[in-house]
Amino acid sequence: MKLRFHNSLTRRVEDFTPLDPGHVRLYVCGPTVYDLAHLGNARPVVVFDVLARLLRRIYPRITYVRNITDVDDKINARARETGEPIAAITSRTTADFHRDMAALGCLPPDVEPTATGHIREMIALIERLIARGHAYAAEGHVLFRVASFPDYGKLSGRSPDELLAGARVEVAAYKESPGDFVLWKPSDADTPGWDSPWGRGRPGWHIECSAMSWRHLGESFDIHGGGHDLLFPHHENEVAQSRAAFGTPFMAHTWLHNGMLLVDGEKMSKSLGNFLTVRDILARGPWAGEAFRLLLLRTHYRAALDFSFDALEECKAELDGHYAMLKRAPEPPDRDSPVIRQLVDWVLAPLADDLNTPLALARLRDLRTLENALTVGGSAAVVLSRIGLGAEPPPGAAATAFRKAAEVLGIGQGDAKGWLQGAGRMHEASGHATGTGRATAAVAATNTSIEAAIAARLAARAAKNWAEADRIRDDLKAQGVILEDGPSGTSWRRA
RNA sequence: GGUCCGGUGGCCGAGUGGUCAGGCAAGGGUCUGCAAAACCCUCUACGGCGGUUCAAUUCCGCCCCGGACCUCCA
Repeated sequence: MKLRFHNSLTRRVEDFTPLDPGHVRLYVCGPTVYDLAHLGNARPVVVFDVLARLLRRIYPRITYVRNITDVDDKINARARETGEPIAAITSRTTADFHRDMAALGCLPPDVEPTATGHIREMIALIERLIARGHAYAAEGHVLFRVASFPDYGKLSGRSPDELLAGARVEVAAYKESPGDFVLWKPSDADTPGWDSPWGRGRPGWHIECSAMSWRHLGESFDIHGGGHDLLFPHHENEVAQSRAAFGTPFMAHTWLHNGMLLVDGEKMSKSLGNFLTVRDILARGPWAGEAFRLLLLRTHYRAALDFSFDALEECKAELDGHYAMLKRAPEPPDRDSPVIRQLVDWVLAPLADDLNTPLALARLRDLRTLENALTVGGSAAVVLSRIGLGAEPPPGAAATAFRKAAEVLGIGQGDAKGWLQGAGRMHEASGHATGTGRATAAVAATNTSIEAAIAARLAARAAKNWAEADRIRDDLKAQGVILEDGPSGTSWRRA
């Protein structure tokens, strides 16, 4: 499987060739831990989780590094506002982040370095930059000398002149040039600081990623990912720091940037205050994490994505349909047959083309249609021709392929019956106003009371007492429980 | 103002120089005691104006609209 990616550095889609075919190295900018993750923060985590899963499938070894930024002026500000100790804020927020991302089906990265754990590497890097003439100390600060690095602006497609013209902040007097950015800054007694050759201080924002990627991936590596809003200045500055320090032709070979998540057409961001947290989504019910993951993946990662709760509900309904198919599909005669492998490859092929998750998801739906046609009845001809299969696979084969392919996307891996009958839903949903009525409905009916009602309805049906049978079904429906009569009896699921 | 990315049917969303995306919604049908589910059918779009071409939604130019970035940001 040959991968292609849109490389921000060249602004083109390129074939991906690992620097070391035996070991692919990936770095993604992680969160600054001062507050709960919002929906926009979740997008790169999910997108690059899929990328990491895909890479793992193809290459013998990958190292996925995603940092935790636990020293930052926003954290300091939060501590001053609330009085909570900094260490408490960062450790709690990190734990919250881990739980939220796990709820979205994201696997942990291979290495999750913290900025505070890499102060020594940052200082070493800064000393190296000073020694090479790429940085200078002034009034307790150390600044990167942008003029010393001719390629500055190459990643973000800007010329240094434009950047100066566009600078809209006050220029500090100690800067040689307005575009120079901080590598190290002094800390007062009330601010976290570390001893350094330039006095007690703390790192600037960009240096940590250069230090941590260097430590864990080397001077140059394969892929660097992050939100598109990090392209400038964060990634531009990372490149300048790393390349100037090591004299390398590139920092990361391929730069991937995900598009922004919007709400009402505007970027969701903490500074705008228009954000929903991942917690807000998860509070909708145990289905919400996976539904939100699907929502993120059904838009191509580089495009803007306008979030809405209607779209979230639509994703929930889609997953209901997937799990319903998985629930009724039989075991195939051979779980690793050539046709199953062919179906899996067919679904995943679009991912090789710049991570085209929407097309892969469409093909997953085709697998569902195919399985339904073979197990429930219907014509598989249209889907078979789309896939390029000459003969019908045995029942269960498409469902098995569905599970295997969906694993790379991180969806459809749950227990089908558990999903449909909402195991754990009451507990998860209680205490939250969901606005959908689902939580209340779930509280009203327990699994045993549902089974009892179904038995009563079955008796009524046997006696051809349709009025009573329908009354029971309507009663359950009012409680959010939907009955489905089939050849093998009556099954139920929660709406 | 500068740089960049987009505009696809009621909605979401792939893709392509000429034959199908797909989903949701809607309408019709098969099945069913009635439903639900599943399956079948219907709904044929590519912002505007030029250009290239036998042929443009797809390539080129201009314009309009939306979004991102321009030293807080995923």
